[in-house]
Amino acid sequence: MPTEGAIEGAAPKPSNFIRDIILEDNVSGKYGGRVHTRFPPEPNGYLHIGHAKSICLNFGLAQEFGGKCNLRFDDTNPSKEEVEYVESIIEDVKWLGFDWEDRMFYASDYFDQLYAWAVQLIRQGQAFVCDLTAEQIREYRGTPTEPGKNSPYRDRSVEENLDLFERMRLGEFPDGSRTLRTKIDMASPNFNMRDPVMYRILRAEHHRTGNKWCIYPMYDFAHGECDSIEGITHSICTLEFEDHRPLYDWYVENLGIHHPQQIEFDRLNLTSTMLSKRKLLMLVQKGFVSGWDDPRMPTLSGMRRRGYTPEGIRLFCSRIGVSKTNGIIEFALLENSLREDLNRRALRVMASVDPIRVVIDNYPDGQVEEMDAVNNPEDESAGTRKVPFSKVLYIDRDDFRENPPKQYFRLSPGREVRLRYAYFVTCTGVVKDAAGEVVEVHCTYDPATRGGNTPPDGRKVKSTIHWVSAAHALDAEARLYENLFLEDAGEEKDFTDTLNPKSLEVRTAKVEPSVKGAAPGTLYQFERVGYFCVDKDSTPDKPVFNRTVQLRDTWAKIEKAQKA
RNA sequence: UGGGAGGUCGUCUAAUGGUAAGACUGCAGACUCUGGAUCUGCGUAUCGGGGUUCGAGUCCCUGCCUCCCAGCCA
Repeated sequence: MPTEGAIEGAAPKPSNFIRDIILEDNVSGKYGGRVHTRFPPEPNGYLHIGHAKSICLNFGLAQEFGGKCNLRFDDTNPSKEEVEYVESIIEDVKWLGFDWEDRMFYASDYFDQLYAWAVQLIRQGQAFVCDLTAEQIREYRGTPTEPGKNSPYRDRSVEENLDLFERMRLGEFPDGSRTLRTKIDMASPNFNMRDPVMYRILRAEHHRTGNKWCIYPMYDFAHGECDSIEGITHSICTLEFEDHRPLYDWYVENLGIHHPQQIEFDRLNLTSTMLSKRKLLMLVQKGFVSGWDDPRMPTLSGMRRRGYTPEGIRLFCSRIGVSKTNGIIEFALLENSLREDLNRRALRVMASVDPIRVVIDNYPDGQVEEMDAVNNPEDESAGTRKVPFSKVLYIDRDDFRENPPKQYFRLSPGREVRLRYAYFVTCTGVVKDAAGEVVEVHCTYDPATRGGNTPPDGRKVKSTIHWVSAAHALDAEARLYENLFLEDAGEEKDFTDTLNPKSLEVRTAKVEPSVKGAAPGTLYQFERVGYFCVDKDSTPDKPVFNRTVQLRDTWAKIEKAQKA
């Protein structure tokens, strides 16, 4: 498991109610001071940022208290689960920086034991085979204000139940024709206690057990039992399972087995981010995104491809805290956490994702100078590099204005700025196309300012802009991302209605030559623009960059305020 | 209108009967060869009403609001 660096160690971790519970349990000796958690994903989709919160919580708690955390696949519904998901989950949890050592399990590992326990409950007169259809079960269940009715099959003898359940397992009955139900209380105000289904008949090939079974346990009957088998002490889950806790407790109590403690916390909600596995699956299936790892997806694989770092995500998870209040975290907090990490580690490079030509008229034709540039001002050990400079350059279109607004400090006719690491240049004119669009900017440079240093006369310049030598620039594809959705969709409407048509914008960028051959996943800061990550679609001829997140842009704020 | 769980700055989290704190966001400024980073400052909160107490965000009563639950999903 990762040791949190200075970034996370700087501030003392705030406590949370789960940590408090564990602390109390350790004092009372409830589990002999043992702390054993688990992360129990269902392999029916890819992990997303919401899961990261749970992973950090479960593994983090174990780590903090010198305990263990298992990875366990909750694979009790073969109709939705696939190995592809298992593999992606393994990769994502590892990538996030956690280690379950030799403790990777599947609920399906315990199917035999679960079956035996079901038989035990039948023998104890606490479970019965029910012939009601799904619809009938629903009718018999009652409503919030009316109690349910007992199933007419509720009083079958133990022998008959044993026989029927055995024959369910043997495949003598069609799918959905019978269930094994727990005999609890049809009048309970908690629906989960109204004779809940334990097993259903379901003929589907299971990704691990194949066709060995045609009956599968329900979540409620499986989860606590799996926790129990693994010796879990604190079974941490999300708030919607609060109503299930009485049933969780009922099973382990009546089975007489180790009783882990279920604790519920608030699931992560993020502004302008959709974290429904069902809807994410739909985006993939209907082709609204290129796949589960589309950089616009809030999946861990998408975020990884986009350039998010495990450290940044872990920092975020430690900042959001854990509680039982149903809130929504501002996306800006995630971005801030990411930038904090990226700022420390990303190599700086000059590039333009919206280039415009600049000609330095008084610079000798054909001359090339190698300018020294710092790779990372936050990390001296990152060293320096040489960047070629020549007569014709590219700068960002946004760094030139023919008619500069108030407080705009960058290049404009008659104004002098610094080209980072190179020279002071003064704009002397522009060339326009037939449409009146500026296509080329002309400048003169001051040789006395080489290296970007302040000239002997001490004159200063209000702005420093970045550039790329046209003759040396690499052509690259830059993929600029915005939110996938334009607004936080209401539950009622078709969420695809609010898809953002501009969530992906592809640009041709000019990038300094030092990035040539960078491996996919390499993180850069394009100075003054944003953080970018080399995408796996890159070819030797044409690198592809994903914009991970923009830099904080004070000027954009000023300009926005001016327009308002 | 049955059951369960919650309501503290704009957002999230702390304060465990004793000065309502931190982070993010916002605004203002300093610094800067990134309008980045960094630094400084400012602002805004205990859902309402009663009560207990020297003292209440915290305890009690009461009202209001929000979320979850009627899958053979998890």
